[in-house]
Amino acid sequence: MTATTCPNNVEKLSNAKDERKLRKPLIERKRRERINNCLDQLKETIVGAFRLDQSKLEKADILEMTVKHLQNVQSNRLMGECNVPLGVEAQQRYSAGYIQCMHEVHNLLLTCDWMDKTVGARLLNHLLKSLPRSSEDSRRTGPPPTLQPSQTPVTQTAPGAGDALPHSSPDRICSDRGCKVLGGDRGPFLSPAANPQPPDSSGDPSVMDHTGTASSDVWRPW
DNA sequence: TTCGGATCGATTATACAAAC
DNA sequence: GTTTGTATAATCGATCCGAA
Repeated sequence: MTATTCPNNVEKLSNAKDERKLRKPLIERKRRERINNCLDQLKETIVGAFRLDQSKLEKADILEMTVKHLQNVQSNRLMGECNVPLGVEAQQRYSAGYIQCMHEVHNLLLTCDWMDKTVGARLLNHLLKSLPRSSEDSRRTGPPPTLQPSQTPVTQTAPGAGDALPHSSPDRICSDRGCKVLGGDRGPFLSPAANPQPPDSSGDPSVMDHTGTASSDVWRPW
């Protein structure tokens, strides 16, 4: 290396460094674009699977829902191996929606001071008797209980309904709210005091049971 | 071992919505 | 209208890792 070439080399070196310096933001931006593109693809998949409002999903939600979705896929695959008929899940989903409607009716009745409590109890009893139940539940638990006018129906869980759903079905997540899972909040219509059942010990603690009772993770609406 | 590209983590800037 | 909180993008230094 000669004294005359040295400055050129230094210049080339610094140019190369400068070039890298200039290129780095672009590379970094490309990288972020790749990440965001993949997140968008995931979002489309998740929105389709959970039928959620696309505009209300942030990146962390997308990742969370993706994890849930993959867990669902895995569990569904396992259920398929156990020869669970496909109609069962649809039946369970219907039951879950029915129960949620019952709770809504009950909440409405609570706000109607002018309503005769006997009439309200009769209505809820009727709904309870008409509760769609799987044949397996019927065999196991017998007929649904009858409410007395003085009882608070919402504290009662429909028989067989607590385990009526697979713990991580995408449709159930969708029907529960159109909401997402996060720790700390409470379900849409039941307070812990109003629903003193023990937490579901048989399944995934991160999934809420159909009554809206949260275990560790809770669906929050938005 | 050195170099260069890729990636990560921390920090800052910006935009936006909700609460007041 | 202002403040506050949150999400996202951008930037930058540090680190990792494969190729020469």
